[in-house]
Amino acid sequence: MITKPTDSELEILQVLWQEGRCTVREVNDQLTSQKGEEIGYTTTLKLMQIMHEKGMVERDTSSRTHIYHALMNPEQTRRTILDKVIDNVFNGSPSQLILQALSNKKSSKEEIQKIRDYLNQLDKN
Amino acid sequence: MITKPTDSELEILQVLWQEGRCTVREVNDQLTSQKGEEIGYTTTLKLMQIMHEKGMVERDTSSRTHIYHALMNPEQTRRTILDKVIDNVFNGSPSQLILQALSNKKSSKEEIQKIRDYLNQLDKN
DNA sequence: TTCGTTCTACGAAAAAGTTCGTAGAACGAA
DNA sequence: TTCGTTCTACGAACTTTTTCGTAGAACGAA
Repeated sequence: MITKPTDSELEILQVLWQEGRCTVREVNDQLTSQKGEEIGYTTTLKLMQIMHEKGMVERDTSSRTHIYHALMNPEQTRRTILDKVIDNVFNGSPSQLILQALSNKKSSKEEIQKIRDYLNQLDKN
Repeated sequence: MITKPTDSELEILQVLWQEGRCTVREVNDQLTSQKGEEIGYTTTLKLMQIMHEKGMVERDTSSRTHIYHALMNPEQTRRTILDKVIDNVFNGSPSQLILQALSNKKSSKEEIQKIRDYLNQLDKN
């Protein structure tokens, strides 16, 4: 069962992927500071409870303050989302997306080198 | 005001970008054949009417069958969506997205060459 | 022990997005 | 002209997603 996370769920997953194990409070604080606006604590709590129902996260309830961690794998989730964007927005052409991404934001020299390395490796096959 | 299109709206925009000028019927036919399942004609009609209200499309109502075309620019829309994906899913790192995209689907030789050309051009600056 | 704070659970309202039925006008072939 | 088809407009039901209020248990400092 691979459910596609909603936008809000994705924001929470991001935090969990980055931090590893978090309380609701920690996630809420991070979201709040990210967005620069106060988010109701129970809003985040509810979302994380729903994510638990859906099997996206696991939690340790042994102490009063529950501790959550992501069950969804970031690579796979990213891949799924990216495939969808490629299909929906870039007419199924990954290179169109890549060219767009290159022109959008500056990548560092090392990052560009990584990309070039990858391309070279592709050529050998 | 640049509103982010919903998933359904994006599907319709895709058709309009590709075809240029379309009737509701044409869009509906294309969506139906794309998805392989019947979509109610009035569903598509309603969506396109809403898009018109939002200013995403314009329409020629001079004859009974209205003819629609997109007002949103595909490049800009793609850029906006991509930025969001990069921020939300790839921790703001475009190259991470690019590497992922490269490994997801096969790109043709010419496409890869285009990407390499672009990288070379970046180097010169 | 008492009181203010922090936590979870739960329900439900609010908001956003999607789908469709119905009505009436316009059309065109018989 | 008549009848079946196709079109738009509109409203409403429905689904999904998001937000938050309230209640009650647990906690900890005074």
